[in-house]
Amino acid sequence: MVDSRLTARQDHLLTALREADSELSGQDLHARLRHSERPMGLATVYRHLRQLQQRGLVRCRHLPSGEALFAPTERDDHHLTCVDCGTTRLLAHCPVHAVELTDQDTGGFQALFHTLEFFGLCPDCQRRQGRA
Amino acid sequence: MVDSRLTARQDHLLTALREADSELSGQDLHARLRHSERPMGLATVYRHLRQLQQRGLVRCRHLPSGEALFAPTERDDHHLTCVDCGTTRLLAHCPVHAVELTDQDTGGFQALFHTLEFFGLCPDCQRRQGRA
DNA sequence: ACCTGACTGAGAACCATTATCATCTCGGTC
DNA sequence: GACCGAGATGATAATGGTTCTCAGTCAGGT
Repeated sequence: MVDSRLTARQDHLLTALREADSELSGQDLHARLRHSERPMGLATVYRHLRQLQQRGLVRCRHLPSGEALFAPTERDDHHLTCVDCGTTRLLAHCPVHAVELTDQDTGGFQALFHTLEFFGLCPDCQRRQGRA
Repeated sequence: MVDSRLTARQDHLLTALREADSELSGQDLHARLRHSERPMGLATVYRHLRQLQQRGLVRCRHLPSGEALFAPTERDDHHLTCVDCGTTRLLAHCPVHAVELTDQDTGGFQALFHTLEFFGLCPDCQRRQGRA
């Protein structure tokens, strides 16, 4: 195992993410920290996000638009995303009570986190397509 | 509902995807069709991939590298991906027997497909980090 | 003070994806 | 058969999030 302590900057970033009411993109985080007592360059934000992810402290998911959204792993949220307009809706409760991998599945991998995402068409886009 | 028939080109694309032994990126598909009897421009590949996705015929997932991989939805595969090197490993069997959403969850969305992905550290990267 | 190694960030580079727009295709119509 | 219009197509440019580069900074040890 690598050194398990976080640097001050990493901790700062993780705290910002935990205090946010929702997932944030790398750009969001950069903008948020921009005016804090200790700004953080974009490159550093992404560097630390990856390191936090490798420690299993942060998870990320990708929107259809391509941007990545980050959240602390202890927050076990799942989403339903529209494949047309990209709207995402937070599910009220996790549809899988416990997701576990067998040793045979992991095959030596050290499992850190998972993402479960649903995709569909939102009411607006269904209507719009029905019209077209 | 929109017209449920596929155009010849869309069908061509979907067939290529179904015949592939694994997921393919947009670039992969373009390269594959490049030398077929009927090449398809990159723009058209992406256009049709999105349309197929909106019909629920194709699903896509994003690698940490940012590239999107496409697969037919009837293939119900899940993966374990290394957050460091990006290696992905196909799980032998689905760890969730049935994933269902309640009406309350969907809230008017027309659910099309889902993705369940696991992330961790592969044996090689664990070793490499231990050394570093 | 000096050295070393890790950390940082501005800006450039990268690259998958998307937008543009002129061209092509193919019905239906006269 | 010529014509027309709507949709489909693809070469190319543009976009934009993410990563890379590299010179500057900092901290700790000597």
